[in-house]
Amino acid sequence: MTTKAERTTAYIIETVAPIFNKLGYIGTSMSDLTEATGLTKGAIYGNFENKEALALSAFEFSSKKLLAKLDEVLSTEGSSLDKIFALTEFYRHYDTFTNDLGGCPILNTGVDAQNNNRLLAAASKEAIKEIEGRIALVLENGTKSNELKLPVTPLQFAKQFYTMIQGAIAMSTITRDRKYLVNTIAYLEVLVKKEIKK
Amino acid sequence: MTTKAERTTAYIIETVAPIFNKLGYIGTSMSDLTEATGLTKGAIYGNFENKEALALSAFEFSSKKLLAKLDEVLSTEGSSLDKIFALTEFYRHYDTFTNDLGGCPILNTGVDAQNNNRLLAAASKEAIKEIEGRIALVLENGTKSNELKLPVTPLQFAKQFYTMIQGAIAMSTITRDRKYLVNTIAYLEVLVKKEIKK
DNA sequence: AATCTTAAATACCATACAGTATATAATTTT
DNA sequence: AAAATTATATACTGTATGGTATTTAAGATT
Repeated sequence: MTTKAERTTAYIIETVAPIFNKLGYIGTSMSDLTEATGLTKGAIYGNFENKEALALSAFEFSSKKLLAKLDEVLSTEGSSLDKIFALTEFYRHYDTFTNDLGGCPILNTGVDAQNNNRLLAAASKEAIKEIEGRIALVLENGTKSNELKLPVTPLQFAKQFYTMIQGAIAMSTITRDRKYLVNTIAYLEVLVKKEIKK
Repeated sequence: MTTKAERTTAYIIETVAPIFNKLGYIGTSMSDLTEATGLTKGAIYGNFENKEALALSAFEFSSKKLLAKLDEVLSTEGSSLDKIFALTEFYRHYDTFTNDLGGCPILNTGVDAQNNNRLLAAASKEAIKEIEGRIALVLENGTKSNELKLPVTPLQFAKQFYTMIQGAIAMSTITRDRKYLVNTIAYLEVLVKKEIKK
């Protein structure tokens, strides 16, 4: 069974995560958090050492949620190509998925924390590495099973692939126009069919 | 001749722009600005109505600098293809160009201001539109002169093109690894040669 | 050079900030 | 159920925040 404190800690993290993601580390005040959680500073500081530790836990929560979803998507039954298309399908609607998270945690935290918080900046960098690794693994398996033929190494292709997706995420975030997402994914799907399908 | 006030106003803007770009709108404090400029709050508030107006002027300064550079790059003598390659060459070293600006103003401000400042968010959105328009114009001329053959409209291609670049900027910003920039540009150049060169 | 005008420095607001010591309330454990 | 423990609320730090009224200094005009 979970103790009371563990439950409050979890409750705080999940409530606070989208706020940090939206407003940024410095842009989020403790009063934003007490207001959102309905708890007092005493409660929050009883569960977290300071604002930074809380922000870090919140980011880890969001990025883990994203990674878990990616694992789910990439564990789609079928060929490597099926998995890749499950991935593009996921990212086509990434905006709705990240709505609950307060936007894309990688992009928001990665950019926001860049010059404001070392730990958060490092964490978002690490999250990117994880995602690239997941994609690369699928590509690698596809190559080994003679299903795919890549022009570069799996990791390199994964990086290029994810860079394009992140571009679409950035553009649709900034302009608030999901067409960037839709069109980029459409382009990526054509690319996959043309370039790596054996 | 320029008056004293005009010169200080200009001095404040150019000094302050990279700071806002790095630290974000909320992350930048007035004391950051007095420290950097060597001026007092009295001087700054004498030249700008408030923090928001100053941040907006600072962003306009940075984005204009970027747009002016793009105009310069795209006015390269030669064919439309020459101009496009001048553009890719510029973005290959975009990180050094934006170093003085405190990073990519479009990405930084666009993401930072998204949930913190309406005016800045609108301004970065507008800047994207401007850039896309500039690229589209070159593509359009290339099509009209029968030099290029696009699979989609010039604006649509420009949007896709810039989305990929912005992805590379985002990734290299977050990971502090310029390889994303270099590799994406290399990929784009291949793409241009294959897809739109008639 | 003296006067007028403008610009910048100083000193000050009220408020919001992250964080803490202590008191009170709610859980666990016995 | 009582005692011991733990978790949350309250009340309070000191400092930093954006912004302003006023004083001083610098420029421009005659």
